[in-house]
Amino acid sequence: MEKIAPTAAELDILNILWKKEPLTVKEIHEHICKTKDVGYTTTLKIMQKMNTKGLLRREPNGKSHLYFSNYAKEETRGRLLDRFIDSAFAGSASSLVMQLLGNKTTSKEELNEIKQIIEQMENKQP
Amino acid sequence: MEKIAPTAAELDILNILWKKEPLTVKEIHEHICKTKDVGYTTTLKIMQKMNTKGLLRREPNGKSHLYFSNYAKEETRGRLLDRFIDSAFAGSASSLVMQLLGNKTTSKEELNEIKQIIEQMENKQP
DNA sequence: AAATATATACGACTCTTGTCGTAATAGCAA
DNA sequence: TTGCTATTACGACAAGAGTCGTATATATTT
Repeated sequence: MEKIAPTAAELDILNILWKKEPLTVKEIHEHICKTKDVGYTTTLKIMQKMNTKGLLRREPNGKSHLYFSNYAKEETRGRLLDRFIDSAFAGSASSLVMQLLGNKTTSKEELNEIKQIIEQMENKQP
Repeated sequence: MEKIAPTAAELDILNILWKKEPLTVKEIHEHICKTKDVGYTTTLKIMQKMNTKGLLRREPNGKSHLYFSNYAKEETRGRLLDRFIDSAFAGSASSLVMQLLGNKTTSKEELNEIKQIIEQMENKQP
């Protein structure tokens, strides 16, 4: 199979695309440069590479292109998460959760959401 | 402050060191090459760079060196986790947990451990 | 049709990571 | 002391990521 391990810059683009698809390079770049000072051709080039790699596909649209993500958000994130747990948490998912719950930078809102998710799971299979 | 964002190869070394400290390059390398086919000088070089970067420190020990990790496991993992959530999960820790709980590759043992962790937290602050 | 603006294509360059070969050094053994 | 071996030090290299400048092509406007 494939590897599907997008880099940080590629994930910036994918996260935008997963919210609203398809988008042009221009539209993506307008999002990106809100938080990051980067040139238009940089975004373009990365998206072209992602297309070549198979991370994205595209369709002509007038004088520009519309880009679509080629892999579902869950699939990609799942794979990244596996890899991350292996390398950063020596393969222990529960260590990651402990870290997350003890992490001062995780907001209370996030913690509450997480608890709710767990409770829902408990209720589904008691 | 510092960045402290070890790479994959650096984390392989840190994960070994965090279990038992200090260790020599030789000892680390013996662990590493159980799972990865890599030359001795590669491990050495990475550890030397980590020392220069400040990720590790070392002490002379006979004709070799003893290496110590310079940052606590939790601190490093916390920082990596923050960064990972930002880039791979668009900043949403709860999305990560959902992904983790729905992930087919997460073992039942891990899932049970995670549930127990949650339950313990619930009991501490009801 | 020509000029202008917009988008893409392409190539180049820097930095970092991971890799290793080879050289130098230091301790031990004969 | 001389030679052997283990360890470190150093330099080099390929691959990939991210960056951008400039050239080409395409569409729109005048």
